[in-house]
Amino acid sequence: MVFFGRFEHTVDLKGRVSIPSRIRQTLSERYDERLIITNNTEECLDAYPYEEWRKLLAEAPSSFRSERDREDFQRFVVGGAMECTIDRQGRILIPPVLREYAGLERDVVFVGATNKFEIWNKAKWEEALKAARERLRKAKV
Amino acid sequence: MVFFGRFEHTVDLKGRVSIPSRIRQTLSERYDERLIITNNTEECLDAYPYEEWRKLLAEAPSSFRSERDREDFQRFVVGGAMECTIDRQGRILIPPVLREYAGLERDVVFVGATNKFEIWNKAKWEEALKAARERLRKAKV
DNA sequence: TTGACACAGTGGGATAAAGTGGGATAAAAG
DNA sequence: CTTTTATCCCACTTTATCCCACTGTGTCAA
Repeated sequence: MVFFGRFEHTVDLKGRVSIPSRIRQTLSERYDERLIITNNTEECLDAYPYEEWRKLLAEAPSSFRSERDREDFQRFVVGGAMECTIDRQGRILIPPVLREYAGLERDVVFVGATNKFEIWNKAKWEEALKAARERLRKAKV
Repeated sequence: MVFFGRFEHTVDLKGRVSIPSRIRQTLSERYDERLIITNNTEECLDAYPYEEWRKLLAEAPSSFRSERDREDFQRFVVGGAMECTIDRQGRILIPPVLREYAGLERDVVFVGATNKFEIWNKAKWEEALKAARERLRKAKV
């Protein structure tokens, strides 16, 4: 397991946000400084170390079952992807289009997810977590 | 059986709590010092020795019946997981996001559960215990 | 019975690290 | 050429971590 854990941070007026230090540590130990950020279908953002992004691009085509799938992936995932660099304070500037897509205004949540991490608007995250919890509880019965 | 028993402790103003010495003993005899703490769907926390956590991650995928299951597990369990180190006083600092999720303010209960142990808000624990007792009694009829 | 000791749990100060805000400069866009 | 946006750097605040100390309980021997 690589990325895990949950961290609450805030986006400042310039659109910058600190990457949690645990995540930065993982990045510097196992990857290089390049970070690719793109849309996730759940109204949040996915952040991939460059190496994981490369793997995703290589493996994705095998799951396409139609030309439509391929096109959707191209437009939504590839088209949404931006490379972000981490500054000396450990922050990234989230590109306006992505910030807007995920509704990142002030309170955001970083969520580790193995080979990537997600960036959520806090309110949206809380809903998603609650929904996930309820589905998991029901599955126990 | 590895972890068992129930222990009542208190969280201090800095969010720290002592690990019961019986549990610490078990940890030092059978595992290493790494402890992974994460969300449990019952509004409490699960604490796994690293080795047990690793097994959980390896075995979980076999129970996924959909991409949704996998995502819920990722977000709820992996996304909630934090590695905590035990300090020289035998305490851990429970990360704020987890403390908040489980409502851990002052009185907490540690409950041994074989390959992991749970950490509960005391009031919630008492309710859960009562509910468990009633279900067990009904099951006899 | 009682005092010495060991150990578990708790509280709090000092220091280090992480996160945040804002001004100054550089680059890009209109 | 002006205005906006991005980048760099400094400074402040908050949080985490380390270390020391106090308290209560149980054990053992005098």
